[in-house]
Amino acid sequence: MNNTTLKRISQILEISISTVSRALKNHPDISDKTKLRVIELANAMDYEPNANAINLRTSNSRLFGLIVPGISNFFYDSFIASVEEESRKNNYALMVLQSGDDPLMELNNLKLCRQNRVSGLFACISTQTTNYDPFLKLKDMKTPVIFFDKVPDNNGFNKVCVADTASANIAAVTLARKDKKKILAVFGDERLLMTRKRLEAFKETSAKRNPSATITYGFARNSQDAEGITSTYLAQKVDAVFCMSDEILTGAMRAIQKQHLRIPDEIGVIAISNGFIPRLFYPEITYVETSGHKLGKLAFSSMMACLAGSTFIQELTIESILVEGGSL
Amino acid sequence: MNNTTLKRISQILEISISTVSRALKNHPDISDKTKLRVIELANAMDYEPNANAINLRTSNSRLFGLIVPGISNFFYDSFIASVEEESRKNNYALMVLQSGDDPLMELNNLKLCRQNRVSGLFACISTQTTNYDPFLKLKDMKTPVIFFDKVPDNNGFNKVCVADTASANIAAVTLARKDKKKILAVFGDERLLMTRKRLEAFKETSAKRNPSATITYGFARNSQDAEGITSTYLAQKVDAVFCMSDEILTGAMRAIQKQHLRIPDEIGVIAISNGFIPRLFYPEITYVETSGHKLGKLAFSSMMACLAGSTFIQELTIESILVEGGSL
DNA sequence: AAAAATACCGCAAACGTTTGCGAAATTGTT
DNA sequence: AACAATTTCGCAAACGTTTGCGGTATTTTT
Repeated sequence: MNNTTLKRISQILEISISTVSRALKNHPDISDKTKLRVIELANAMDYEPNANAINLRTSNSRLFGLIVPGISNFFYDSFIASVEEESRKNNYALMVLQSGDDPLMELNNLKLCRQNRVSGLFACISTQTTNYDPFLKLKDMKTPVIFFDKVPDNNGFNKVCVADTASANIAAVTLARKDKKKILAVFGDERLLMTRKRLEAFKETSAKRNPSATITYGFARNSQDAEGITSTYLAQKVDAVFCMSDEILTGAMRAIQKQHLRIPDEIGVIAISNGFIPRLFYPEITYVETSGHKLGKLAFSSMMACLAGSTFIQELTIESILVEGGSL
Repeated sequence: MNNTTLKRISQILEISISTVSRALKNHPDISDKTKLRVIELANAMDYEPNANAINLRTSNSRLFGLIVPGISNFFYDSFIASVEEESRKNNYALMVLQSGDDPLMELNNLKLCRQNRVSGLFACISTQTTNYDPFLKLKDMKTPVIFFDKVPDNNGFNKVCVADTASANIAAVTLARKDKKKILAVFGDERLLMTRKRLEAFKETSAKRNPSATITYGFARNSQDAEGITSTYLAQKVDAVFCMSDEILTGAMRAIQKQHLRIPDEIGVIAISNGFIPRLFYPEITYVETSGHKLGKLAFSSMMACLAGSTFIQELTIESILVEGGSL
């Protein structure tokens, strides 16, 4: 522990603690002469204010909590990176907690956040979370909670999401535009609101804009699943495959490569992705961008708005854009 | 902020603060009857101890700091995930800070760690860090510092690393075993100790075990660089390409796919990697494993040893194993 | 030169805990 | 019934800050 405190400095300089405190904060009550003496000694003694004492006294931790299923993830890592960067720029620290997609762990993490009196919480709920009371408790304590990506169904929460509907629409429209008629569409876990939204939009838009197409739907809980599903349906002469997420895409690509299908001649590929995986291949995979980075910035600004006193509950989304690779 | 405190509970129950405190800690001095009353009320009032007050009083923050160039990274994300998991299991929280590979930001982050009185620090230094005094200050304050991945040259620090020498050796030996004679070896930033170690080992072992091979060396500062370098040298009929890291590998793979070279028939590929990227392709890329996950666990146990009082300075490495894909 | 204004600084309480020590109440021992 | 031992609890200080308020010096005003 750092042993130099205000008290120590005050004793050496034979002045009061309050004077030292004020001198270091450039308070007008203190003369330039003493300010100088204090600052000099403080530097020499490597003084660092004790954040815990400050937080206790001011009840402002300048610490954000962030709960996420897992850090090591195509999307979340860049989201976290973005939030961390913004936090740091605004003099906040970030406490990152993983739930492992386990509601119990999520509860534990929430408790930790409360104990640390976080100034705000960024939360991505687990697949099976249904009870939002613990989150409400935080809100009752005037601690803003910004949900991101995987968010509660109900209203009354601040949420930031990728535009599920819009991005699925774009994908469907693009497939229609490229005249794909036999499509395999692979989605994620159906329990997720995100999945249901993307599925519904994709279906609806395809029906409208690509009525003559026959679409096969698959649901995968992970990358392996996706590979299996893709392998199976690839046999029956598919035009193109749509992947709802990066995780799905990795599985689908493995299947495609295994069967030595040439992209885009023999099969087209389109995904919803943050762009990292698509660029790993040649031709690059065409994707509808969902940037974790952008989402992070949005979440952060939403947090700042809340902290500034806005009680307006909003559900924000980032716009989706099509990034054309050569895979369609 | 959570408004229920020990004082509040004590007032309602008309007992002293100390009794409440002890009751909640199951202290033997307190009767079962009062314990019950206290615990019940505490639960009803959603009491959560104020971590700041506890830290202040006990000067033990149960918070680790982690400084890393960037979270969004092939390797670091899994390292962080691993450290976070272990920390949580041991009732520590983790404060994650990005330096952006900028020494100045690194300093700022260090300051934050000191202000928050972290119980320990995991640090991956920036490429250009040469002054380790700020880290020494932490050590002087009896705060353990565990360097990981990118570590200082000098001795006297606790370090955990992937086995640079061993992994490069394995790669070189494997290339020899597969009888590759015209090799392109792409490395990263030469300023990094890691790069120099891998380079040296690769050179030396290749000379011994594969003396008849001609090896071209390339140095890339990023993925794009790697793609460029690979493209250039691919023209002159190369047997195989060795990639020092995942970042290099992604660039190299783009070049290879662009030129429509078939792996492994027309070109062999081997990399040092944590395994995620290699498995994205088919055939899967053969790689020498450097697991961020394992390294995280090692770093954590090293931290725990330090906290338990071990003053023994050690430089640990995780073993390297060859994971054969079909790319050689 | 007295009064008023200003510059500079210290006192003390408060934030929410933990913990050594002592005290009162209860029980057990002869 | 007197004493000792035990159970159960409260007092108060401490951790390192911040901050309202009041108090001396010093300077300015009249």
